Amino acid sequence: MNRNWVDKEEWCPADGFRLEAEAMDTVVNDKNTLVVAGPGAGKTELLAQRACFLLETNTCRYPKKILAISFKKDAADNLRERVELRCGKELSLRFESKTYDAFAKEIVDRFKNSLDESYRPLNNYKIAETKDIKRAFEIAGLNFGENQTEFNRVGNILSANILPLSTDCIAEIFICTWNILLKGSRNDNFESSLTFEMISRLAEYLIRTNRYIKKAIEMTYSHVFLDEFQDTTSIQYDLVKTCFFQTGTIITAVGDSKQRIMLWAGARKSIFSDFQNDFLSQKRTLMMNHRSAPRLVEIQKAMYNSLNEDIIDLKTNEKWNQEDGEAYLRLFEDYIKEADVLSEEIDSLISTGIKINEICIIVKQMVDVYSQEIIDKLAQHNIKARNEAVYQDLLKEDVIKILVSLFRLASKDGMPDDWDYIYDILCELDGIDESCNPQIIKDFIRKVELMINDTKKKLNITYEEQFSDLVDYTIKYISYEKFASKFQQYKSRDYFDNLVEQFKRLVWIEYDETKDWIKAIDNFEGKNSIPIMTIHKSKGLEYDTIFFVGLEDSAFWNFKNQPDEDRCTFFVALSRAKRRIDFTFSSNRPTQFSSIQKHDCINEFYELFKDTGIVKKIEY
DNA sequence: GGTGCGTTCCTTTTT
DNA sequence: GGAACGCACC
Repeated sequence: MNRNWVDKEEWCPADGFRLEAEAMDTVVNDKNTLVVAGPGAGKTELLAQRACFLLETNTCRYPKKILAISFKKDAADNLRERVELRCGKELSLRFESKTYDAFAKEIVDRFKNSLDESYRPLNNYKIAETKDIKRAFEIAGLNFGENQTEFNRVGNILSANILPLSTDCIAEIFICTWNILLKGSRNDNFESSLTFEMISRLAEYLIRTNRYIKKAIEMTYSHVFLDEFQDTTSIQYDLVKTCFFQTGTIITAVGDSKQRIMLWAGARKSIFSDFQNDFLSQKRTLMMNHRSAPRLVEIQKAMYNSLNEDIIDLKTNEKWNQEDGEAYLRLFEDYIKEADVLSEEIDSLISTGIKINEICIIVKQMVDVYSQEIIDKLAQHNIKARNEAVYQDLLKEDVIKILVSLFRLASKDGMPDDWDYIYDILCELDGIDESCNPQIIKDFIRKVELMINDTKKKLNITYEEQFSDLVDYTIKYISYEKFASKFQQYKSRDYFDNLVEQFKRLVWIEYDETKDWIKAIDNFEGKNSIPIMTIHKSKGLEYDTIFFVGLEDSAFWNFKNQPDEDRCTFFVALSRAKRRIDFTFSSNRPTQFSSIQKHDCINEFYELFKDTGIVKKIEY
């Protein structure tokens, strides 16, 4: 490799970023590290800068690589893009950013022939859905009927143990079910189907029992990043530990115990201390909150005590004045009045120049119940607001990203980002790279341009069916088979077709309303609407102003059972806001629970507001 | 048709 | 946690 590496002492953060001392030390040091970083501390940026340091100084020695593992696909994509932006395409080829499930599945798919026959899945195994697991249990002789709770309980046991399974640690029925899922059952017309948990267990087993594979992984990755570490499950931790325990690979784990809101979904409670003990890691605490205004940070700090967290002297970004930050608690008699007031507040925010997608409405649960009236009232002010969940899921899909970019290219000239993206992805799908004959590349570009031009000509549309045909034409041009071979998940034609159908339907709604393709695509992407989502979906995001609707007992129905986790959940909502946050309570709300609301159980949040003296209480 | 009992719903990601 | 629903029973 012909390249001048940067001297370690001379390296400085890319793009003029200034890092606080603890962050800078984390970026350049060579020890296993647990980074405790609160909201807005710049976790992604820290990891991106560390990747740049390791690659640019050749500390991650060529041709070794960095492995970054996240939970969600968009988080993994985001980090990869950030690193590419900071240190360029060439170096970032040695930065692999992927999800736990992708990492595990790649190992299983690549090495499954090394598994013992008894644990080797069939070549054409599929990803098991809930009904497949139920069916497998049935074939093994256990029937749940409609009892969901019992199924959840039993289903969790299925992958609770490391392989190989024996009757010493697990009942016979589970071993039998594993076998049915691994091998399918011809008599029962049941295909080989694996859950992601099973795939992780298989990957871990492969690495633990095959020293060549273990060595290969160890040799490939000199450095590993673990994102959102507080949410790591035991299955995921077992995999990481088997790969890198007592090896030369250096791990940087980044997380925040104050944002631990996935315990109910199986996150491992002792993960921070386990990691520190197993990997003899040092611990670093970041002191910056770049996101929130000083007065909002004061409220966040006031929660540290109830979150069992040491008070630290948090620093805010210098772009803020000390008196910046607003917080309101609005108490209503009924939800109609609440919707009136909120829509007027939002209207006046927008008229002061706050961008519409810098405002977010957050609820604890059941987006539609808590937000329908507000959506209707906002519509009367000509402001769009929408349940973001379905769009979040769609927009992270590669086929949707491709369609969005293609239609934007067809509707408007001079969209270089879209062109770069489409060119890269279509090259990949067509197996074209720089090593190809220049004429082939030239022809390829010409062909793509022709297709886009062709689409452009066909955009003059009156009926939904014409749009549907046009989308089909685009998919056909690329070819479904190419999608399916590049993206595993599209091997299920139903899944793929369903995504395309949703794209057609939702984009058409927008076009029908605006008669403008650019606006329709922008609207589809959410550039002109207020997103509404649950706290869990909002994790990792930030907005100028947050409206938290429904600070009520029935939204926190599980508070008595899991007060610590719900405090964290509240903290996550609170810490999404950059400049302003409004909480609302309504005595009257049409939920499936009680229609008369109280806040007795979560009074500590109301006390907290009072104690800080920052939150302005308004009764209507 | 009243009663009592049990169940359901409510926060999630991943190829 | 707590309303709402289905069901068996008298």
